Amino acid sequence: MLPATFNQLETTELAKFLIGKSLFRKIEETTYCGRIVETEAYLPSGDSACHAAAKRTRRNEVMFSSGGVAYVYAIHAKHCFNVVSESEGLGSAVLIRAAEPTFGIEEMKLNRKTDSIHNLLSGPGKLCQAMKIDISLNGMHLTKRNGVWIEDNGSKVDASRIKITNRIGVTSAEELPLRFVLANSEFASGPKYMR
DNA sequence: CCCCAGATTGTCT
DNA sequence: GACAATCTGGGGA
Repeated sequence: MLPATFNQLETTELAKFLIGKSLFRKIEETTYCGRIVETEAYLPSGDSACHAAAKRTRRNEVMFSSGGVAYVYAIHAKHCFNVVSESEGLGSAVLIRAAEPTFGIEEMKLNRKTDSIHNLLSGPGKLCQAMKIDISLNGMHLTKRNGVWIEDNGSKVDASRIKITNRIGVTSAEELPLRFVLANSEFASGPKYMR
């Protein structure tokens, strides 16, 4: 499991820290797993693209929790999965955008209605559909092997292998270089986006 | 209620 | 590369 202190990292540090970690999801005796290859940081201040930037609402409430819980929201009729960062009351999170499928691959293919391993977890909405992540997981703690959690498999990703680009899809807000991608990963979102 | 933007994706040219 | 489908939450009346 991740150390209990991982949630105390600053948001951009957490976004980089999560690259290479394993995201697990267990539902109805099926376990899914993917190695995270792409994240984005949404900062607690000075970031108009962050859902928590304006004020606390029913949707963004869990973003103000102490870090280490799931923030799941729906957009464009799809779900997105985030890890809440920093300390209580700030309002920030890291969006998990893509992962390399490592376990439960056949079930993910069924959930995504595709045979392509490159089309299972290569986008925030795809990842949630493949792993059956929905709003019911909002607010769940990620440090217990229960429903959804994150583990460190021990293989450390060197900072030099993480590529930084602008965030994707942020339209009516300031664009910032807060997207982190495992360099040259064939499992990142795209292929039109830089890897 | 009603309106509409949006941290997306699939399809078509 | 362009564009429409899809739907929930937030804000205004």
